[in-house]
This record gives sequence, structure tokens and C-alpha cells, in this order.
Amino acid sequence: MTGHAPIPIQFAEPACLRIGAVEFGTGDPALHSFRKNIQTVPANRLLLQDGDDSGKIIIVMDGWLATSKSSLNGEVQLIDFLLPGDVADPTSADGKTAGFSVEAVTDARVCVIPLPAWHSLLAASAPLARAHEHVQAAERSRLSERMLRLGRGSAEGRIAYALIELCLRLKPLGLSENCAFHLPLTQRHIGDFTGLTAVHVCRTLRRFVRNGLVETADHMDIRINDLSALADVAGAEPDRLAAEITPVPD
Amino acid sequence: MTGHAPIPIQFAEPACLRIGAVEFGTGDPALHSFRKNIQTVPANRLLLQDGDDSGKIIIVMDGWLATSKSSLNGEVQLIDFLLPGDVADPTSADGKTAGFSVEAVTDARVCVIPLPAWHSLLAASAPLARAHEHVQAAERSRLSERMLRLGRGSAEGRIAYALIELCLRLKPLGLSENCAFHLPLTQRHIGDFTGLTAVHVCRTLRRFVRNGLVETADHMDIRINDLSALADVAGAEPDRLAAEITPVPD
DNA sequence: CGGGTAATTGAGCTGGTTCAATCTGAGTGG
DNA sequence: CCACTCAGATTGAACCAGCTCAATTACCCG
Repeated sequence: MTGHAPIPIQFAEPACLRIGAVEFGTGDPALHSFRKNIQTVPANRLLLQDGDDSGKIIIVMDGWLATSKSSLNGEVQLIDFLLPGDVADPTSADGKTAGFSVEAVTDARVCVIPLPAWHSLLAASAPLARAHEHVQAAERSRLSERMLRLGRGSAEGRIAYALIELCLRLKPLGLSENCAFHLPLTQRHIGDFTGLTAVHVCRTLRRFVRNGLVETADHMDIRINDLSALADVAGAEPDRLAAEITPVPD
Repeated sequence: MTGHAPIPIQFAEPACLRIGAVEFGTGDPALHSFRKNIQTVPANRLLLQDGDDSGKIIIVMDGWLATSKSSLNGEVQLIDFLLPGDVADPTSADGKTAGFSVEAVTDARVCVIPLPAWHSLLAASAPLARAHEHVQAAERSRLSERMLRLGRGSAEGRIAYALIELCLRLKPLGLSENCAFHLPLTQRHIGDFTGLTAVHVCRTLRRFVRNGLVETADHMDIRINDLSALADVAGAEPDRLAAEITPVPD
């Protein structure tokens, strides 16, 4: 699991910290305390293990993270992907145990803040608290949508939904132009995300391509060719979905 | 969907409002503003529809609620059950649309608070904010656990987990004595909760009974006879699970 | 060139669904 | 008191979507 970084990590120096769609820190005294908590992590590194004592939150600055849980026999379920501006709060009801694992999918830069510090930051800055509220709300909505597909959707529906969700989330980050985007994922990731086998992900994706719903290049450069048809398969309305799962500026 | 109340609703007058494991309001000036927001709702009443403009949170005082989403073809996925002390915050990223439906499973009493009022209450009372934090953390952990089963678990695993989760959650409410408890649910509810057909829920429950894992009476009075065996089937550790999904006093 | 990971495709199997019949218990009206 | 109804539970039988196992290909990197 603890992988190697295939390419050297190089990120621009942070001018600010973004939470959802809102930027913080420029000229903010709080930024100073952030700076020393920033770390770069290589792809596939486990940041936090389900069940560990956690006591911190993780803010994604660059790259992709994923939260996950594993069954005893080693099967993995990805709970959510975390993109820049997202916040992972793994704390469960006891206030310390992590309720899921957090791992870097790509090389990433994160800001790790101990819970007490985080709570005082939230208490000190209403805009920060509001932005965090939006990010949490977006995640809640994503989880509900995904839970519906996991429980009631077909393989096609799950994968179609996943593609649309990721497309919509990448758009405000400037990573999805005209429904074309790159997923730094393997088919296994998509399988772990949708509760399917990698084999069946492959078959289903191929079928989408055959039917002209999507195009692929380089295996993970995706272009959604027929969004409304894909949305039908997913049982989703893209516009409403975007409003519900994408944090807004405020 | 808008059902009839089979029995008249009768609840004790509220002395206080409980959030998670913490009671508020006795002598608290904020209680006064709560009181007028309390309402009783009959079983099967829809309190909020997925996609509606919401702008409020719902605190459960008595009875069971459920949050859910439905697919276009009418299949239902229950996202979570809400028990007394739980808080439903259906707001999604846009700050107003409800990301799921909320309905009363049994006759219930709830306290409905508009979001602005709720936010000022949270800002005014650190203990309230902390209690809410715990309730949210408990819900997050439950969702992750359930997502793992939905994506990767067998029917047996999902149902075993659901029984254990509900048993653990009912215990601190005084509704589960010695792993024996009543579920005010039909097998259809359990199916919608676990992403299975009611038929298969029935078969699986019968198998549990045949194998001595659980006993049932009156169809929905459940007794877990062999917790450790059931936990094995569920792939769960009851003690750790209880800590993660049950709000603590503080 | 060799080795390792990911994708692709085929073939057969199976857990859970669907459809359908029966059974049970509570409520209702006579 | 019984007949009727209706929702839920139970059980059987056939079916099928997605899984497993397995072989092949493509690609990257040393």
C-alpha cells in the first residue's frame, strides 16, 4: 500500500489556503499557523488508518486523496474522493478514533491541523466556518447520492454517476473542460469506488464507449460525449447535482 | 406515502432538548425559542422531500425518522435512521436544497429549527456545538460503515451489520436490553436500508434464526442470541463500533 | 529484453432478484 | 361471532447481472 512516487513532487508555493470555493490566508494571521502544517505526500501513501487515534483534520491543497474502509477479507470500499479545497474529518463519535482511512491517490499536498487548533480557527473566523460548512454539505450530498446508487443502482448506473460526479467536481477546479477530464485512477479505483470488480468496470466502460456515451484516451482521459444520455443512465440531473455537490463561493 | 396514524400520538411534555447524549434547555433561555418549534408527526409522514428548498434542521425528540433518496423508477434507499437526539441537516452545498428526504417511520416528535436560528444557537453555545459535532461524527461513521457493506458486503453481512448497529444505537436510549430490542420496521424498511429486496431480507433473517444467531418474536422483536457470531458475519467489532457510532456525554 | 502492472476479453457460476403462490394477523362491518 | 380485506411475511422456482477464474494484450520502466 505504501507506494513509491512515480514522479518527483513539485507544487507551486501556496499563497493561500482554499476551503471549498473560498480562499483564506492572504494577509490573515491564521495563515502563518497553517504554513508549518503543510506537507507533501507521494501517491498511494496512507495518511491515516481506519481505527487509529486521529485527532486532526486534513485539508487537500493539491492532488487527489481518497477516504476508504476495508472489510476483514481485504476488500476495499472508497467512501469519497477528496479534491483540492476538500477537508477530511475522520473523527468518529468518541472524538478520537478515525472512522475511515485516508490515502493519497496522486502525489498531493495537504495541510494537517490538530482538532483543537482547527476548532479554534473555526470559532475565530465565521467565513472559514461557513466555507467548511459548505464543504461538509457538499460531501453529505455526494455520499447520499452514492449510497443510493450503491444500494439500488446497476453497474451502469453507478459508473455513469461516478463519471458525472467527478466531471462536475473537476469543473470548478479548472480540470474539466467541456466534459473532458483526466482521472488519475485505475479501473480498480473506480471499482472500489462503485462497489464493483475492476473487470466489470472495464466491460461497462467499453460498453459506454461502444454506445457513444463517452470516449476514452490513454485509458483514463475521459470525454463525456452525450451527457444527457449518460445522466439518464445515472438517473441524475447534472444541473441540480452540480448545485448540490459543488461548494459555492458563498 | 402520507400515512395515517394507527394510534394516537401521546408523548410526555418535553423538559429539555437532547442532542446526542447531552441534554439542553433546563433553565436555558434558548429552550424557550425551541418550544414553539416542536411538532408531532404521524408515522409515514414525509417531513421534507429530496430537492425541496429546506433551510432548516430537524431534531428528533421521540420516535424514529429515516432519511432517504429515491431513484427515478421509484426504488428507495434509506440513508440513515434518526433516533431521539439525532439531528437531520439535509442542506446540500448550495445552502438551501435538501439532499435527501426525511420521513417519520413511527409517530414522532421533532423540533424544527430554521438554519439561521440554528447557526446562532450553535455560535452562542459551545456545549451545544460540541454535542452537535458528536452527533454528526457518529452519523459520518455510520455512513462509512454502511457504505462499506453496501459496496462490498453480502446480504448476510449487510443485515447482520444493520441489526448490530441498531442494537448498539438503541442501547443508550434504554430501548435495547441485553441485545433484545424492538424494531418499528417492516422487512421492506430493512431492505431499503440494506439495498436488498424484502424477500431476501426475509430469507436471510430466517437463516439467522435457523442458525441460532438471532431470535424473533412478533416479527420485529429481535434478540441477538450470539453476538460474536453475528459480528463475525457482519465483519464488525461491537465494542469499537459502539464507540464510533454512539454519541458520548462529552 | 525482461518483469510487472493495468486493461481487455471469454466462459461459466452464483447470490440475489423477480414473479408468484400461500399464509398470517389485525381491522372492519354486519 | 364470522366473513372480508389488506398489508406484511414466508416460501418456491426460474432467471440474470455481476462475479470468478483464466488467458491475452498493452504499456511502462530498468
